[in-house]
Amino acid sequence: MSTPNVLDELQWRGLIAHATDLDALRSHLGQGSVRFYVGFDPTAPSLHMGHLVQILTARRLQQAGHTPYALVGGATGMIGDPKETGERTLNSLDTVKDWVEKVRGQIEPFLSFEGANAATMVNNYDWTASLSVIDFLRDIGKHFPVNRMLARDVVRSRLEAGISYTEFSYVLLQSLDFLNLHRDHGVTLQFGGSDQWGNLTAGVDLIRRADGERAHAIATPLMTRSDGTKYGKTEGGALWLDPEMLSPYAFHQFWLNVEDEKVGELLRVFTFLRRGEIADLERLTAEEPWKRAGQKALADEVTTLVHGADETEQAKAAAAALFGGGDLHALSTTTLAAALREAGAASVSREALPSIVDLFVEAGLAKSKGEARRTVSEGGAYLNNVRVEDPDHVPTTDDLVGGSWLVLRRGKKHFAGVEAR
RNA sequence: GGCAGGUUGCCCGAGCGGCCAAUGGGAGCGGACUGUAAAUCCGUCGGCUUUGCCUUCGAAGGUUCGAAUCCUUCACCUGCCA
Repeated sequence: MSTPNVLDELQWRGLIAHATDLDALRSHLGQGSVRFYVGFDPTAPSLHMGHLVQILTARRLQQAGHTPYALVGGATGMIGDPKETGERTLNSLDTVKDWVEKVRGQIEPFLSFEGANAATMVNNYDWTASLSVIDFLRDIGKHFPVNRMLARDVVRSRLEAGISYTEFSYVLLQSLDFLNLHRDHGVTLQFGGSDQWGNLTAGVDLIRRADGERAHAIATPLMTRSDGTKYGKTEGGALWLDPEMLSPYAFHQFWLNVEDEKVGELLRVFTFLRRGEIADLERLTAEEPWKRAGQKALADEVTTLVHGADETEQAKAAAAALFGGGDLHALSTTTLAAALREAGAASVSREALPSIVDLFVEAGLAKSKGEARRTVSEGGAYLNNVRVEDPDHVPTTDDLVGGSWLVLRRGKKHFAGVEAR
């Protein structure tokens, strides 16, 4: 799907929070396949929702005929991008190398490595590790006025609390990446999250100062809830893309629970549905919000992109079984067991079934017995969809659904299963 | 280097010898209302073998029947002076 100008598409999807020069960029993108890059620092063993915006944006640009360079920050990950809350803890080389491989593996499925505009994976460790300090300070450092570096928002916010020279220098490395990719591969566009804007423009400046050439930058917006707080948090933490860190079921549930006001925006950013389809879904969400057509489409689309169609079907089936409101005993054992494994399951001995409080802790629905006890006293604890009011209640083998399962629920929407063996 | 002030539970922030596991706000969690939404209201919010016990108020010592609260030393932060 080659659009006349992909920039219009990105703007319509709300993906451009800042850009260096929109008119110049538009004509640049209209003149053929532009080589662009986007970087990911390995700061955790998995990428999350925020990175997904970048990955999908890269895919959109590639689909429009442009050529992606996906960069993993083997070098920048060793240094750490300054953040407002404080100094980062340095990770060991082994850790960073491990995470680089994981991150790389998460990006690759989204891009095409074949054809005229095949994607390329690069690692900035390759050109940074052997760089001499003298060369770095003379060739790169000379182009960075410290007074300008001090004026950046992130740096300024850290001057009181303190910032190490290490983090202060981060922007030089990222700018060097852009310069190198520009020189060696003809890359002329970098994009990243809006919190990266300073780093993006620094790279554009460096290319101009060092080589006298023009480059472009785009910043995508930070995803926020309607109350302004950051998106992408679940009970367990970030919205990780790694199924080991966040089950496809939990991932699917996150999107399904998105607020009505945000459905349209999220559909534009996180799916490849076309304008007409999104317009229909927005209309349905406004007219019949209780049907949550937008949320369902969003959850299915994004989960399929990240985890595949099979996992999506299983997540949906699990949700249907658990939230169906029907009699649990009416479900087939296979369906029930699959649903509970999706939601999270533990196993106990059927010889001595633990009390409801212990079961909640065992199944991960409560962090401590105190919390489990509290949940019971608050009326938020359910066994097989029946509220339990006695924290010392001990289920019997008669309670086992399908012969071996106990269905636990906390509050309205947190399910877990316990298998009695 | 000198003087003054600070360091409290996930975050912000009270407390200034016993009634303190520690006021209040935010986040989180549960309930009501709903649509597995938002808003609102109510409750809850260190751990445990839970009418009690244990571990917390920057760190380590000390005074006292008893300390988050007093004293000493150390670490870090802030302000004023040099």
